[in-house]
Amino acid sequence: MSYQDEVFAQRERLLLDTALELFLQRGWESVTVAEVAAAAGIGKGTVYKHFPTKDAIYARLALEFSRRCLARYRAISDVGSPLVAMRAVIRLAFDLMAQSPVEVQLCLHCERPEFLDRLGSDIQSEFRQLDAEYTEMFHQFLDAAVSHGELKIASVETVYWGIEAGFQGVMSRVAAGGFGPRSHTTTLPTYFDYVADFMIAGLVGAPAVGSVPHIQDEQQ
Amino acid sequence: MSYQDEVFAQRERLLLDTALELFLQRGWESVTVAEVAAAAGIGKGTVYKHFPTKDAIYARLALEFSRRCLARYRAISDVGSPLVAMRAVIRLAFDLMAQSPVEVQLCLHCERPEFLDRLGSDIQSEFRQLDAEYTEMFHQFLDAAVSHGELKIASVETVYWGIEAGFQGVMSRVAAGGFGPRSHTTTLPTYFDYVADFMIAGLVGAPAVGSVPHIQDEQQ
DNA sequence: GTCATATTATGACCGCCGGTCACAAATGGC
DNA sequence: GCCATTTGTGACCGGCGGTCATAATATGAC
Repeated sequence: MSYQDEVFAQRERLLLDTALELFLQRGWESVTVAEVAAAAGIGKGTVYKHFPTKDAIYARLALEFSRRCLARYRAISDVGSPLVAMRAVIRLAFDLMAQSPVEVQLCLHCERPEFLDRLGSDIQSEFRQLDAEYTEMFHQFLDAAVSHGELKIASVETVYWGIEAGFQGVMSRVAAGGFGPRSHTTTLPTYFDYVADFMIAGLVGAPAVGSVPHIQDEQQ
Repeated sequence: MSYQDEVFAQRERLLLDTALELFLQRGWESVTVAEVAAAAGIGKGTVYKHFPTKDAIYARLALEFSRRCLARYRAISDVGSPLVAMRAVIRLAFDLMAQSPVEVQLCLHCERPEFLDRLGSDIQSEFRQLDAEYTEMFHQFLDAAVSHGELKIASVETVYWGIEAGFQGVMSRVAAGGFGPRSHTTTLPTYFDYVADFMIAGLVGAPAVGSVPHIQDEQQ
């Protein structure tokens, strides 16, 4: 029984690796379950003994990537002062994304609520859990930076979402395949530095709230 | 001939409106071409006289939304100083997104290069054109802010991408249906204000480059 | 008004894909 | 070695996007 489980687990890994390999070669959208099964030397029906749905394969790969990244962040999150460490984590995140654009695409695909709703509640809670860990990590950074005197902001919440938005924005850009048809005046690494700097600048300059008067939007 | 063209154009509008209506009711993913045709009281084959592909319908709706937004931005872009106007535009953008999350989802869907590649080159260039107009608008804002003395930055390019990332990030969040399962400590409008303020703070505090030392990433 | 011709609309049809399931193959206890 | 049970399989299904021969309709000469 234990041996059988071993074989089963190995086959699951093989399936995931094969799927990711095919996603890299052709776009992940156009790869079919039958192709993955054939490439792994496995019958199509067997795939469904491991994953209830094709979407579940996407979800597993996205979760694994996201967790792998999180581990990397934690490994370096005690470097220097909170703000320095936070910038290092952000910058590392961008580099990791650039190395695996396909997985970033999968993550964005899996984040969508219509996608999540179709998944089993167990996988849903895995996503929620990971999301909570990310949220907590950045909140800890920000709290530490405040108590360290690096940041002088009224509330961490006012800047957290700016960070999150910048993060998501870079994910979108990487997933979209860099700069596409745009002017190639900028390379990906310098783009990363620009955005990372911008995020830090947004933190440091945060009390700017109110320094620029707000125009109230008067649409219907 | 002119009358026939009129009828044809009206039917196209009807198709687009009906499609969007269905996308709102059920998710846009699960709506089929046959359903749209039936809801519009039109044969399925006729749909393909107007649009070569289902994706082309997505593209048209995304383009229309994007253009409609751009017109709104331009209508208010001369309010106050460059930075004030820019914040107003950003804030209006967020509000418009919140009003039409489905269209934001479509925009994100259509931005993906694998999607664009499948489209006709004419529609591709429409997307490129719009993208260029957005880029130009924000560059003009930034240039004006610099020459107005509101911003003291070495190069507009160093902050542009930070703005763009924040923008994309909010699009992702709105498309993802607000805050989903997260703590509802924040409402959408205050979230918008947080991010808009953060972006302005990132601009104002921009010379912060170098103020926080960078940690070089030493992965493989 | 009528009929021949050109144009436009249609839904039966095709290929393909995700997912199922009756059956085949393999495993393991005796 | 034999049977019971578990595990693997690919033919099959429903439904989708997209096509096309044909039906329906508009056009225009007389």
